[in-house]
Parts: sequence; C-alpha cells; structure tokens
Amino acid sequence: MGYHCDFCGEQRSIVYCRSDAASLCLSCDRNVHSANALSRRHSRTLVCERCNSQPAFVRCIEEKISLCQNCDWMGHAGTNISPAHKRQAVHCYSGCPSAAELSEIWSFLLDSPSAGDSACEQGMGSMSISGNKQRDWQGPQEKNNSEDASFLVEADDLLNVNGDKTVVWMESLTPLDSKLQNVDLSAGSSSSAMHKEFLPQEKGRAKCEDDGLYGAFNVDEVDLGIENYEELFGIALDNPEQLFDNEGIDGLFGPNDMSSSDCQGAYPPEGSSVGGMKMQPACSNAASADSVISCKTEPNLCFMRQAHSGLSFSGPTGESSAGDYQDCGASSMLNMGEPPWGLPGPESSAPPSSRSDAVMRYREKKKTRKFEKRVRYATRKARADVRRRVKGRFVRAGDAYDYDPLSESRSC
DNA sequence: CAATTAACTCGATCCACATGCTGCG
DNA sequence: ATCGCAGCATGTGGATCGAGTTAAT
Repeated sequence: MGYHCDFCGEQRSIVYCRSDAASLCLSCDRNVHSANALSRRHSRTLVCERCNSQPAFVRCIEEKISLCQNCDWMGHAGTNISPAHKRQAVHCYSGCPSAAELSEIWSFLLDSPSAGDSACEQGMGSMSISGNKQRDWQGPQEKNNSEDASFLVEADDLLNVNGDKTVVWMESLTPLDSKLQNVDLSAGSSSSAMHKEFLPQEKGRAKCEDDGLYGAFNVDEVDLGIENYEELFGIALDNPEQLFDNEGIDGLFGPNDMSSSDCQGAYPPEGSSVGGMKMQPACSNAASADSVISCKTEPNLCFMRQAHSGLSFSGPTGESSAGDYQDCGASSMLNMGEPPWGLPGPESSAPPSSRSDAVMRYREKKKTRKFEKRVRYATRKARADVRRRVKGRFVRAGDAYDYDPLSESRSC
C-alpha cells in the first residue's frame, strides 16, 4: 500500500476504506463510494500519514499528522520524544459527505500539509454536493433505520435535544481536554482507566446521560460471557454456533482482525439505538471467537452518531496493544442494522435465500482476508529477504544453498 | 448413515546471524 | 548523567511437517 490513491494511482491517498482495503484520494473516495448503496456503507477514515497503509487513529495536533495506532505508539508512547503531544481522535464516516462536511468532521484536514496539496484540494473541491446533500450521502439503510421508529428516535427529535446538529456529531471531535490528550498510549496500557479516560464515547455517554437518553442502555462492565451474548443481542439464535463460529464473529465484527485486547466493546442488541445513536463496535479486528467471548469488557462502545446528517462516526479503538492490528473502522454491517447472515427476528424480513447468500459472502470474505504480518525491524527483514536458504532454513554464509532470494538461483 | 480415504488447510518449527537491548564499568 | 563495551535475546522468511478439517467414496 503506497502513497498514492489505489484507485486512480495519481492523487495522494487521503482516506482509507477498510471494506475495500484501499487508500483513496478524496475524489476517488467519493466516486467509488457513491456508486451504490452498499459501497456507501463502507466505513472510512483518514489514512495514516506516516505508514500510509493503516487507517488513522489519532491526529497529532503538534505534528499536524494523522497516525495509525502503531505509528502513534511508535512516535509518542514508544519514545520519549513526544509523549506529551496533544492528540485528537480521528473518526470514521460513511456515506458521501461533501467537502464542507468533511472539513467539519476533520477540521484539521485543510490545514494538513498532505491534504493541502493541489491534488487533494482539487479532490475536495470536486466533492461538491447537490441540493439534497442528505440524500446524497446518507445510505438507504441509514435512511431506513432513521425511518424505523421502533429502533431509532427520530433524528429531528435528537436534534431538538441538542439544539444544533453540529453539536450532536461534532462534540466528540473537539480536542480532548489536556488530561485526556496526554493519555498514556504505551503498549499494554489496557487498563480500564485508560479506556475510560481516552475514549470519547465516554464523553458522549455523559452527554447522553445529560440528555436523558442514555439511561436506557448502560453496559458498564458487561461481562461478555457466552450467556450474555443472547441478552446483549436480544436474539434467539436458531443455532448458537452461528454466533460463536468464526464465521459469525467475522460477520458481526467485520472483515478484519480483532485481537482479544481489542474486543473491549460490548455490543448492544441488533439495531438498537440510544437516542438515535447506533452502537457500533469500536474495533473490528479479527478475532477468534474465543477471544471475543471471553473478554471482560470495558464500556468501550463506539457510538454511531447518526443524526440528521446520517453521517456516522466511530471513535478510536480502545485497542491496548500496539502490536495488534488496529481498526478504527467498525463493522459497517453492524451499523447497517442487519446481521450478515440474516438473523431471525421481527426486524429481519430477509428471505432464506438472502441469508445463505450472506453466509456465502462472508465465507468468501473470510477466504480472501489477509492477515498481514507486522514487521518490527525492517533491517532484520531486509537481511532475511536476502539470506540464502536450504529448504527454507537459513544457512551459514558460504555454505551450499538451494535458494537465493536475490538471484533465485540454486548453488546445488 | 457410518466408516474410510484423500485432499486440503493451517499453525508450529527450524535455520543463521545482524540487530536491538540490557547491564556493567 | 553520559558514554562505550560486552554479552545475550530477538526476529526475520521459506520450506517442511503434522494435526485437524473437509469432501468424496
């Protein structure tokens, strides 16, 4: 994955789409994700400006750079150089927001050196939105959800509570207060204190409580034991293995990895919402079902703020291990309010065929999923890449070898 | 329907050695 | 507090093996 847009190959990549596993410039992002209703659901975020290969997780205000969790850790918590840098959560979005809306989401975007180049400005400029912008960038599913009074409080009601729609979905975008900004992100800092302090959803929760909206759903310290899943999801599985089978977990949490340390999220009942805010797992790293099942959770929920705009955000992951693959993009599936395999339930009117189709899609997705190996020391990798081998094993310098990565030749 | 076999998948293991890390003076 | 040094631990990729799973008979 490189510096340039995976689609056009010309512009600099700005956003990362997990569903497509692609880095895109803003122009292509809009083109690609406005193609159809499904692609509109893809959850995107900024691409890490350091490694250019991972979705950004935080924005370093001091350095004016968006970083994935690993780069953030390497650059901040992992060193003594700049642990005190103020950082701001980078949120995901879905749909097809306009340039203006994106700039509201990521106020720093236009100030960014990377985003400030002509190409990107051009990209943003091209993202003009027509009169009915809401329709333009709110996926049908979101609209359906919004229209479903049984699941979502009417968005306007929510707006009335807050008075200003901007407040609704921008509140968590404001820089964390100094105390929170300097949170220790060092590896292994998976303490509950960290999660509770750092995650903006806590802040959001507080606000919801203020609004009297949150009370309906309190998942503090939920133990995601097996028995709790049914409660949490409010569903009766016709086959419990659906849920605990990897397939099911994959479907629930999206196409990516979820390490046990990541799966701090508690997952509300399918399609549930709190005052118009849909819950979304803050992380969707791939996971063994076991790790998900066994993890004691912090209230690391990611609030999908689907206010009037229909734009959805998710907060940063509560991922604790820098070595894990990060994913701030939550499962768009969960967001869509429909389980991938079409769970039975009153809200699910999908025919049996679509259920099997969904299962097939997830099997395919699972097959093609790549578990990228993290290389900690590039120098060692470089050496290993050129080291001669015998049957895959390294050989002493000068010894006979049967494989030379450099020349692809055999000495014997 | 159960048992057997083949095909397939996937994780663990091995190797050498430069590099990174730690402790000590 | 800082620097240099020595010694140890680590990690890197490709091939292979074995256990487990799936499909076919």
